[in-house]
Amino acid sequence: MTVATSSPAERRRNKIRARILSAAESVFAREGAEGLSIRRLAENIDYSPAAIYKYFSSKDELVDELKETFFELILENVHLIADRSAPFAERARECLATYIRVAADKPYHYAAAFAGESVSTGPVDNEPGFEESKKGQAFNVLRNMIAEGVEIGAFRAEIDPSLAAKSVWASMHGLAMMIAHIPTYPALKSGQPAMAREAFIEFHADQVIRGMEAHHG
Amino acid sequence: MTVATSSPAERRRNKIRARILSAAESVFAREGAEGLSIRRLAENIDYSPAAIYKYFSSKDELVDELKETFFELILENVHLIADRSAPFAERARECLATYIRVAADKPYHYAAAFAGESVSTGPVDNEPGFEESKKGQAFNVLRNMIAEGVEIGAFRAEIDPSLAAKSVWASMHGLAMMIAHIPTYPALKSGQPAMAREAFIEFHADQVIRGMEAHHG
DNA sequence: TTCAGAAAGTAAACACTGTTCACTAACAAT
DNA sequence: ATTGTTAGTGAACAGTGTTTACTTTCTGAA
Repeated sequence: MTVATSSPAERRRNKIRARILSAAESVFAREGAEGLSIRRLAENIDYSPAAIYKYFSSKDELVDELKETFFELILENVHLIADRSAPFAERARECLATYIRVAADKPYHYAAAFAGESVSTGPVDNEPGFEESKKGQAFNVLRNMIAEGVEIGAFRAEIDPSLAAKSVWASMHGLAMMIAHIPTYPALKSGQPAMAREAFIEFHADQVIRGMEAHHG
Repeated sequence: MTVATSSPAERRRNKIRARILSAAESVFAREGAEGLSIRRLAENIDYSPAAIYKYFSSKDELVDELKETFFELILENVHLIADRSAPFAERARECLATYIRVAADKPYHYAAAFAGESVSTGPVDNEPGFEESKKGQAFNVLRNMIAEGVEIGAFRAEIDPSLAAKSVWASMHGLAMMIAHIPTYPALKSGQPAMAREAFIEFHADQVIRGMEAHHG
């Protein structure tokens, strides 16, 4: 895909663009958007600050590209689970848990992906472009999974998959944000934080799915 | 409470402090932390920028005070519902919904209250000081409610109220953040956004509570 | 191969930001 | 009346994102 459409000059340009993004990524992952300054970035790659504006029209645009790439990563990981042939309940729970795990791994990326408002956040919901965006695709994976659950009778029949997907996403988003903003979350007593977090993620995902389950009795 | 402990000079000082906070509040509510600059604030109240530093040691400290006051507001509103003598299920659902409604009313406050990291966020979980903070008190209200639900058999017996409270809070936090960052959330089709939002809040709260419910039969 | 034009890169400046410092003016208490 | 604390200020420091005018470098066509 997109093969021959690259002159030598174009390829050189793309390489430099990638170099900027790569340098930006490593700073951003460690210190977030506030820690990433154009001047620092320029120094890192031995360019003048103004040079960066030949490749990105603004810092926001640059950061937006990092965010999009990050959401691509989330989507990939979730897809890996969603496409597995495992029991529905388990598959669903692991999809949600995976979403959190990737977010927890790059807290600054996750927080930034939702922090910006207006345009920088990217298309939302059924605005034009949402379906094509990585966020939109992630939403669809979730909605389809819920629809499947309703079909096979695991979830309550009256559940609207689109509506429920938003609710479920909000719930997972909440935990992801908590973890992103508070390094020690859920900060249980003083045991191994990593294990406590894993257990908590599983509990939370389980809880969210329980909210949709049908009770045939 | 705190009556006679005020000399004329002290009272004057407190009045000016309050004036600064009030001016800051109105800008912050409309434009958030980024829109609130010390210079703009100083101009609003006819002082030099440096003067503000005689009352607040930093912008963060000033904003922290706005956040704490905001969380006081959330707590008040939630308490109003929690102390009502209504059926448990309804009471629980309305507490959660109220949390969202107050957050939705002051999106910048809500987002900021969780956005800052390290010290500015305030005490978290069982760190010293958490119990006394407004956030800690809100958490306790939630945990007690869940404990009550377990006691009367509405919620599953194996539920740990402290753990579940964190999960429930995360779920509500997620929706609050979504609404705070995306003005049109949940952006259903193109109907009245306010009504769609109200319905969605109820659905979400209901969903979260269902996750804890016991199923006798 | 030459030459016009586009693109790459830069130094310097603009308009901001939070914050600090040295200083003056006012007021409180001895 | 004098001392010392406090309120308040203008100017500066060290940053920020961004723009402008300028030079250099490279590319594509005559």
